[in-house]
Amino acid sequence: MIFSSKAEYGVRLMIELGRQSPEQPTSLKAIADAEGLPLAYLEQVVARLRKAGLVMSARGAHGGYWLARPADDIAMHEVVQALEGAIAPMECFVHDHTERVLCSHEPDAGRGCATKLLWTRVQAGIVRSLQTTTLAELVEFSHRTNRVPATPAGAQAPVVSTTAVGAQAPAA
Amino acid sequence: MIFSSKAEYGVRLMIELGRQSPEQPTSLKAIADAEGLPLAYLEQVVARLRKAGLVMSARGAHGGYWLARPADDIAMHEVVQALEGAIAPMECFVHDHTERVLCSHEPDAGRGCATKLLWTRVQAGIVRSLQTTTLAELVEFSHRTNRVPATPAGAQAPVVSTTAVGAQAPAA
DNA sequence: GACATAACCAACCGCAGTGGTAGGATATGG
DNA sequence: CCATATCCTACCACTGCGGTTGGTTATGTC
Repeated sequence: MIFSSKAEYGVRLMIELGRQSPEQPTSLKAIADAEGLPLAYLEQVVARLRKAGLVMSARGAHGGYWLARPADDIAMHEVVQALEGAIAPMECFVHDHTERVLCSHEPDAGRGCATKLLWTRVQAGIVRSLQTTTLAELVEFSHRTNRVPATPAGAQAPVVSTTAVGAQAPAA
Repeated sequence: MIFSSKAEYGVRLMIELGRQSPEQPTSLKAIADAEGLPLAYLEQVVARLRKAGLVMSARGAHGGYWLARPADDIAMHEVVQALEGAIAPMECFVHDHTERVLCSHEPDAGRGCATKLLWTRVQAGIVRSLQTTTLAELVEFSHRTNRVPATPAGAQAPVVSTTAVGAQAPAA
């Protein structure tokens, strides 16, 4: 797995906040109830978003959270990074020195180590996809799809899921 | 961390095999010594590559491993998938049904869930970067950067990368 | 001022996966 | 027969993840 549930919960939380008007704060409990997530755990998640300056908060009765900036000014890269830390495909990307034999990568950005060239490309692919998606986009998407369709949505689209990427090698 | 050390070790192993001539098999021990990796653990790693049909093997004395196909015909996506399993940004991508409350994603390829839209894009970014990189590219890269001066004249290099491999075999 | 609400904070804990070891069984060349 | 080397299974210490517990502060309302 690439991202932990912190990212899933945190992104959902941000989308929820994006759906609300920024005038009045939304309590965590409301979000936890709406999404069916454990409140106490959400507290830890939202703490990361707050420390990253992505949401603001008000304590006390009728307190809660709201977006620090308009949703179309928030790239998902910021959100995911606040929740998961820096995007590192491989161990040596986070401690790129002082590491044991696992990694002989030199801190020269891909030169000198063929595997680091690969991981650098992977990282770039991830970051680009996260940079080019804004929170507003996801909020707008959730508006379209969350309205209960009275019309019978054509259940099976011709474009089938891409979730199974290729064939699974490890069989029996 | 996105990828575990299995991926790092496995990719290095594949690069090593790509550097060798495919006529004669290379023993795991030679690779383990060259890269400074635990032999017993490498066995588990290479087993995955073998089961995926990426390398072939010969048992017994003078046995070893070699690439099943030419290096320019092996996309790194195949290698990484054999080592790490399917690329799944989020839990629900691997068990996209029968899952608990964590994920309310419906199996409809991104429709109905804004977060899944995001994860699908991330997955696509990763897969694209892995698909467009071939093993031959990494092998060629390692040739350029790992080129050890054939003349031992100025052989005073203090800490030459531990990835200095094949050139270190005049003893045989 | 009491009280409910709700953000904030710091431990703690079970569980599963990672990284690696141990010890062998099997096949092959000399 | 023996050294080499693949192949296979079980085992284990450690870490991080997902989550809970139990508070403390701060703030609106009655």
